[in-house]
Amino acid sequence: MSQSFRWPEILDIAQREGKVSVERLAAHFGVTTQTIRRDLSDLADAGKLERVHGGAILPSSVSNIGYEMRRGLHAEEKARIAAACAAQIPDDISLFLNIGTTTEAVAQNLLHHKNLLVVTNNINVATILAANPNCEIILAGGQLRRADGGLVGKLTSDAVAQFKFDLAVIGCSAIDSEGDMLDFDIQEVGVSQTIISQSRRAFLVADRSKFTRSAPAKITTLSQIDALFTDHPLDAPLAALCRDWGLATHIIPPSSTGA
Amino acid sequence: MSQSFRWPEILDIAQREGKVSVERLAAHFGVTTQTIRRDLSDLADAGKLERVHGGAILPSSVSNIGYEMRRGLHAEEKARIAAACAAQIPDDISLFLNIGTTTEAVAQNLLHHKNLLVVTNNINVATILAANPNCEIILAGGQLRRADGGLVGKLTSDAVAQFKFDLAVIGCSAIDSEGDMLDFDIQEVGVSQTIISQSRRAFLVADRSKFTRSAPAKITTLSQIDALFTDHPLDAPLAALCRDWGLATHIIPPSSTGA
DNA sequence: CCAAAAATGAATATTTTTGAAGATTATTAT
DNA sequence: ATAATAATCTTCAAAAATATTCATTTTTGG
Repeated sequence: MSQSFRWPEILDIAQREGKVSVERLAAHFGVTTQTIRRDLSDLADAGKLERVHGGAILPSSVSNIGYEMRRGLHAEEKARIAAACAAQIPDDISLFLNIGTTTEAVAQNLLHHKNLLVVTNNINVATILAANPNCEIILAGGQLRRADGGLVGKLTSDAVAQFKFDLAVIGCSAIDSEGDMLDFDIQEVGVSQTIISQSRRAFLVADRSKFTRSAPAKITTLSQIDALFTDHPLDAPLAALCRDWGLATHIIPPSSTGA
Repeated sequence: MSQSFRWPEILDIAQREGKVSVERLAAHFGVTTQTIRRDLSDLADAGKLERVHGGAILPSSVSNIGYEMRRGLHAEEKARIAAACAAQIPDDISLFLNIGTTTEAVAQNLLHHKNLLVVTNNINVATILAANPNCEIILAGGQLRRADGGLVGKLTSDAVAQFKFDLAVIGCSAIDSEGDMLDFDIQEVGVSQTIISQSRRAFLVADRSKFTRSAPAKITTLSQIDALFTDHPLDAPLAALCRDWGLATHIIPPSSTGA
C-alpha cells in the first residue's frame, strides 16, 4: 500500500485538534467517507492514529486505553501461565521482569514471595510489586514508552548490565517455527538480550497467540531459555527442537474446570 | 469493543477536576446519561476511573495512604506554587523534575506544554506526564522508594549524570535560616546534587512548611538556585540572603481572591 | 498507446453505538 | 426499619458507522 497525499494533512489536523472525524475529513477533502475510513485504517495500522467510532484520535492522547484493553485479552490464559511460572520462582533470589502483560501477571503472583530483589524495565511491574513489602524493587531507567509503560533504550541496557540475576522472566512479541524469539521494537530487543546474558536462568512466558504472529527483530533462540510457560501444546517440529535444547516446557491448558 | 471520542476528554476532565458526574458529562457531550454510564463502565473496566454513584473518580492508587494524605496537605498552596512555576517554564526545553509532591503538582501544570524533554526520578511525575503527547519522558532508574515513588541511589545519579538540562525544578524536605537546602535521605541528596550540577538553571518549589522544619542532610545552599517559588514571605534575614545571592523569589500568597 | 495496478465510489451486509422503557439496585430522608 | 427518590442495569430496536464486494476511474510502467 502506498500512501495518500491526504495522510500528512490528516495527521496535521489530528495533531492540532487531538481528533479527527470521518465526516469532516470527507467534506474537507471532497471524497467519500469510504475513502477516509480507508485512510484512517491505514494510519491506525501504521500506529500513527488510534481508531475510534466516527473518526480517530492521537494514540495515547491521554493514556493508553488500547494497552489496558489488550491486557484484558487472553487474561485468563495469562493468569494461569503467570501462576504456574510464579510457582517455580523461589524466595530469596534476584529476579528480572521485563515488558509485557504476561510478566505483569507474573508480578501479581509474586506479591506473597519473600525477600526478592526485583529489577524491571516495566513501570507497571514496579507499581504492582510495590504492594509487596518483602521485596526490593529497582527500576532500570530509560525512555518511557507510553504504549505499555516500558522503559527502553541505551540507558536501560546500561542499567541492566550492572546486575547479575538468579532468574529472568521475560515475554516477547512472537516466536517463530524455528524457535526464534522476536520483537517489534529494536530498542527493546537490545534490552532483552542484555537481560538474558546477565541471568543465570531464564523463563519465557508466552500465551499461544505469540506462536502465530510474527515480528521483525530477533532477540535470541529458545535454546538460550531454561523454561517455557504457555497455554497450548507446541507444534510437533517446534516441540522437537525444544526437547533437543533441553527446554522445560510447561503447558497450562485453557481450563481444567471445563467451561 | 472499540473506544469512543469521548473517552480522552472524560479522562482529561477527571484529571483536572478529580471527578466527573454522569449528568454533567451527558449535558457536555449532548448524549443521554445511558451512554455516559456505558463510557464510565468501560473506562472503569480499563482501570482508568473508579465508578461511584452519580459519576466516577480517579482511581485510588492502591498503596501508600500516608503519601496520599501528605499530597493533600497544603494542596491548594502547592497547586498555586506549581502553576506559577509552570508559567515560567517555556516550551521546547529539557527539564528535570525531582521527587516531591510539589514537583508532581508542577508536572500536572505541564500537561499542555509542547515539545518538552522531561527527565525525572519520580515515578508519579512520569505517569502524570505520560498524558502529554508532546513530551518525551525519560525515567532515571534506581531503587524504588515506596514512601513516595521516588527513585534513588547510585543508579539514579549515574543516569542523571548523562544529561545536561536547560532547567531543573526541584523540591526539598527543609530549608534552614542560613539558606541551606536539606533532605531526610542521604541517597536522595546525592541525586539532587547531581541534578543541580547538570542544570543550566534551577527552580526550587517549596511551600512555607519547609521553612519551619529541619532535616539532617545538606543538599546545597540557595545561592545555587535561580528562582524560588513559595507561598509566604521569607523571614527578613533569609530574604536578605536571597537578595544578595540574586535569587528571584516568587511569593504566591494563600488566596488573592479573599476567602 | 495499452495493460496492469492502484485508488476511488457505490451498493449492500454486518457490526457497533445509541436511546428508550422497564426492572433492579443503591442512597436518602423519615 | 421503610418508603421515596435517584442512579444503575438490562434488553431491545433504530440509527450510525463500518466492512466487504465489485464496477469505474486514475495512475503507472512498459
